[in-house]
Amino acid sequence: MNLEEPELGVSRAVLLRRLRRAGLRPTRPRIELARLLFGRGHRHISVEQIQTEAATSDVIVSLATIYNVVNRFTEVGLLREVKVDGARTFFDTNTSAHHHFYVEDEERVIDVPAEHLKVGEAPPAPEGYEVIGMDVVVRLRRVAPEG
Amino acid sequence: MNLEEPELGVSRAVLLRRLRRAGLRPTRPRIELARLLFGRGHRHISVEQIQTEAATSDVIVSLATIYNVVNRFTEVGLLREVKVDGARTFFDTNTSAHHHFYVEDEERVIDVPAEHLKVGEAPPAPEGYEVIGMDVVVRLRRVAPEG
DNA sequence: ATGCCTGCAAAATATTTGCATGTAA
DNA sequence: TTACATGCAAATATTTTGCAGGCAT
Repeated sequence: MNLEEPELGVSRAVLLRRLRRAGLRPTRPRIELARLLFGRGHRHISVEQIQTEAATSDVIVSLATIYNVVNRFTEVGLLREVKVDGARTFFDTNTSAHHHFYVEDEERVIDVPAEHLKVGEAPPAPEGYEVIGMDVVVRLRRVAPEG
Repeated sequence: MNLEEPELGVSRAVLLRRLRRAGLRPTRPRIELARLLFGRGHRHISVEQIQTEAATSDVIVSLATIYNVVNRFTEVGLLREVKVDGARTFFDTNTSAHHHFYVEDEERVIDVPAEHLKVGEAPPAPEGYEVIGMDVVVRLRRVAPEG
């Protein structure tokens, strides 16, 4: 029935290995959420969206568990947290260094294409501090909607 | 008693003018909060901090009003919202284009010094969108605390 | 006078936590 | 078997909202 879903069929074994390599016990919720998250290329997703997708895909997990899982995944480097908004948090399955567009009215995150990644390096940290990361979020608005 | 507070003495008239120019009615809460926010140079401050300072300075305002005021100030360009954290929101009294350091463990925001502001321009927006702003937040950690 | 503003409490939202139960190693 | 994970509900935290009364123009 899901023949048109390219990578959702990542084998269970692959997911198990990936979780184990990250030092995580491959439990049912983790495996099923990993399939949702990593089964179809890079994604930007909120907990709310994960919850909806899980429900749609007959993946039974509590909200608290989704939070536990994505937070754990983030700790071990399987996900990257993207802070774009005071409210909702997004998680990015692409953990490599790159920047983001954020479409305000759609609450949607998009990657800045690699060609434009030249957005400089982090400025030198003040004395006594070290840089642990840089978040660049370019906020977008849909242009003049005909109205 | 407060002889060592350089600009806190911004005259009420100046504050009134500033609010009026921004199209805001100069009410007591707005005037008093404006004095806290703009009376001593550039600041990065959270609502919680404003609340504390207000209490300390005998400025009586409800929490809801603080939110109303900073949100209104932000709308009219008197403040700039800085989104550094999924949780708390910070407001910057320096509304010109510049970037920020965020010290994670201290929940503190610092300006990136002007010399290092070369952190590039925003990448071109995708078709159909326009750039409305760019937030660059460099996350810092205090370096190896002797322990 | 009129409309915008304030204060309070309650609501809405997002995320975390405590604890009993379940399960991977 | 033992430590770690899950599920549920309640707790926490932040911000917004509804509404009655107040104040600037």
